[in-house]
Amino acid sequence: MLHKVDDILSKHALRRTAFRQELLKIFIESGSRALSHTDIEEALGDHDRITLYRTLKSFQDKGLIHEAVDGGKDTKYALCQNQCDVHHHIDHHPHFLCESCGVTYCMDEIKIPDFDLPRNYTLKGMHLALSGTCASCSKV
Amino acid sequence: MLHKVDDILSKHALRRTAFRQELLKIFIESGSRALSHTDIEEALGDHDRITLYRTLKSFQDKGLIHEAVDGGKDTKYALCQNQCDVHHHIDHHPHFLCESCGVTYCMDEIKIPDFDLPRNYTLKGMHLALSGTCASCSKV
DNA sequence: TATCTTTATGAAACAATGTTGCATAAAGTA
DNA sequence: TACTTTATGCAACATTGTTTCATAAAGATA
Repeated sequence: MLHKVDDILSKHALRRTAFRQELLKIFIESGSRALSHTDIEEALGDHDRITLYRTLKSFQDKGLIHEAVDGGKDTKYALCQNQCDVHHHIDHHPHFLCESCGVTYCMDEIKIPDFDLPRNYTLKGMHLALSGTCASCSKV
Repeated sequence: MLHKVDDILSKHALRRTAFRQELLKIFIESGSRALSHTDIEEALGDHDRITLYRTLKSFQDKGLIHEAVDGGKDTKYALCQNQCDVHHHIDHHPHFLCESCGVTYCMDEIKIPDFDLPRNYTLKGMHLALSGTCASCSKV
C-alpha cells in the first residue's frame, strides 16, 4: 500500500511526506466514496487543520483528487480515476448524494449525456449532482 | 412592480415587509441571472446581514427562489420560474457559470437529459452545473 | 554521507461566513 | 383598537477558510 501511495505521489510530482501518505491512503481506502472535510479529520486523528487545507489543495492542483459537486453544503473530495494531472481534470461522472446516510458516491460508470447549449456559449466544465437514496439505504 | 412583488409574497404566504419587498424586487430584476450573497448585499445597500440570511432561507423554503448549484464556491440564488411552493421545488434546469465574468445563468429552456442509475438507487434531486464562457463574453 | 536548495509543516493571528438567543417592532387578524 | 403572530436588528458566538512566518523535512548535488 505504501508503495502504491508513494508511486502516485511521485507520479504527480508531490514530495512524499508522512502527512500526504496518510491522506492519500485515506482516499484510496474510501474508494468511490467522496470525503468531506469532517470525514477526513476523523480519519486522520490528531493533525494540523491548516496543513490539511493546503494538502487538499495540492492534491487537487496536481490531479490526484477532484471536488465532488453534489449539491450539498459540505464540499467533498474523491480520488480521480486515472488520467487527471496538473494540466487538466477529466472528472465528468455524476456524483450521487444519499439523503439518508449522507454519503456521496462517484458514479464513474455513468456518462453524462449530451445536450445542446444556447448559441455562443462555450462549455468547459460540467458537474451532474444527483441526490436521493443510495443502494445500501434502499435495502433497509 | 410593487404590486407584482406583493402578489408573489402573499401567494407564498409571506408577510409583506419592506425588506422582503426590496429583496424580491432585486431577484425579479436580475432575471435568469443567479445572485451571490455579495451581489445581493451590494444591491441592497445598507441592511442587516442576519435578516438577509433569514429572508433567503424563507424565500427558499416557500419556493420563491432556489439555490443555483453551479460548481463555484459562492452559493447563488435565483428566482423560481413558476410552480415551486412550500412543498416542492421543481428546478431541474442547468446552471451555467461563466468563468470570465463570474455570472451564473439559469438555463430554463434546457431540459436535463435522462440517464440510467444503478440498481436500487432512487433519484430525488438533480443539478446540472455547467461552466465555460457565456454569450456576452464570447462576443468580445 | 554531508551540504545545499526547495518545499512542506505547524502555530498564531486573522478574515470571512454562517448561526442562535433575545428584546423590540411591525404585520396580519378580530 | 387591541391582540396574536411573525420579522427585524443587534450582540455574541461558532464555523470555516486564509495569510504570515519560522522551523523542519525532502529531494538534489557533490
